[in-house]
Amino acid sequence: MLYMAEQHEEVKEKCVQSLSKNSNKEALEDQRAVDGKRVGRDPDPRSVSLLEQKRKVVSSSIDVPHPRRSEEEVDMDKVTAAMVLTSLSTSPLVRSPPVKVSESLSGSWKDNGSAGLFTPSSNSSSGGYWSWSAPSDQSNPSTPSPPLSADSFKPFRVPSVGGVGPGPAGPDDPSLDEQDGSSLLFDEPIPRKRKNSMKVMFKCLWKNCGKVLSTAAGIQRHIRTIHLGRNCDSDWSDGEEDFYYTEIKLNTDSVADGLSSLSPMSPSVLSPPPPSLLPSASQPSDSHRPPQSSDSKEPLVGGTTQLSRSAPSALYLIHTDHAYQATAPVSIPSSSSNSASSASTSFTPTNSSSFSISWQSPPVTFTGNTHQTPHSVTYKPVLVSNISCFSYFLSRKVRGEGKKCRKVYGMENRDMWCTACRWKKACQRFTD
DNA sequence: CATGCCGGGAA
DNA sequence: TTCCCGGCATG
Repeated sequence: MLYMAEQHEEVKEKCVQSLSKNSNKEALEDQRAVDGKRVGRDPDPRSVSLLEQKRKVVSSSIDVPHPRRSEEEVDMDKVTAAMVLTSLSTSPLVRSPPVKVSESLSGSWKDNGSAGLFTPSSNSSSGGYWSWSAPSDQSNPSTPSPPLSADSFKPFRVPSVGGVGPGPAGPDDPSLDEQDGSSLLFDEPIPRKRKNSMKVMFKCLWKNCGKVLSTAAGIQRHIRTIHLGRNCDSDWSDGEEDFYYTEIKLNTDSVADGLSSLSPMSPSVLSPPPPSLLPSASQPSDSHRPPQSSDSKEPLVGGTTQLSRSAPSALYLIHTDHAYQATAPVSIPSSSSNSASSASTSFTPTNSSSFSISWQSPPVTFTGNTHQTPHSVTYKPVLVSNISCFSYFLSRKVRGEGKKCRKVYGMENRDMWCTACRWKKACQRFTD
């Protein structure tokens, strides 16, 4: 803890950065920002508020709204989902993290790790690697199990990374640890690993329809049947559909980013909340990807249950932004609570209550002054989003209550002050 | 405005 | 290192 104070400044920065990244959109800008930051960073915590606001406004680089959805679409989605999964499994390097496809795939990603693609730099704390690569907790890659939650989270958070962190985290608090590690990465920003993280999707350009599908065929079919009113059963196409959809490239990173930001870090404890976001991770292969697109909206608002399901892998559910805002709180991980549950798919609505509890409690624990008022949903995400932030707030010295030399002895007796006080440093004599 | 201190900088 | 101080944050 003490050292935290010392490094609190760093943490501060980190927080700011991470905060700034909470939005998907920003995720895109992330790298840029990061780069910029490396040169000149924004030390000012005050910016947080701005960032926060900004973040709210932002998001939705891609909308995936679609009111309607036919059964057919559903099927299609299934297919799509399958494809997506396939692709994911194929390129573990990029996807595995965020998606954490499944344990089954664990092998693949594991290999990855072993491959040492991202061997952490020797730099101790600052290892310029992605934490997600898991050097840290995956140190025992051999055992994917524990990680389950941890893993999932990791990948996600990676992107959010932003700062440099004080490496040391209380041994007792792994979450912090992880976080720090990841945060340090700075140097090897996301790009490195994710270069291939682009995912191609097809978005329907039809007015008021933002449907996004992962396959051209799918989108064409969608257009044909939904918009052109053609008989769906026939695959026949005159190619006209081509005019109504566009190919879009999604940066899975960004998505992950957004998610990551949400998902706090406690690896060990993803618990319920994550479900909403990470569920995909926790829920192995079967999570339905496709649906997500359509479901997307619902989740946003609230159905935790729904959320957990749809949100899963929604790689392109970018506007999960809002979603997570709401859910994020849940994700607060720190609490150990039901982390275990993450593994299972079951997040019944009933649990929702438990959720909130779990996530809330943590904050409560720490927040000295942070108000964990239920209504201030917006805050939570923020706080939660980055543990370091927590730590920051926690560690942040808020003017020692106790009187310090200056006050005790007064300016006139300055010579009686402890040296620290004389030097305008933290008082050593009357420590709080 | 008074305090407490961080981040820098000069000696 | 030691000693100071600008300047920010907080109350």
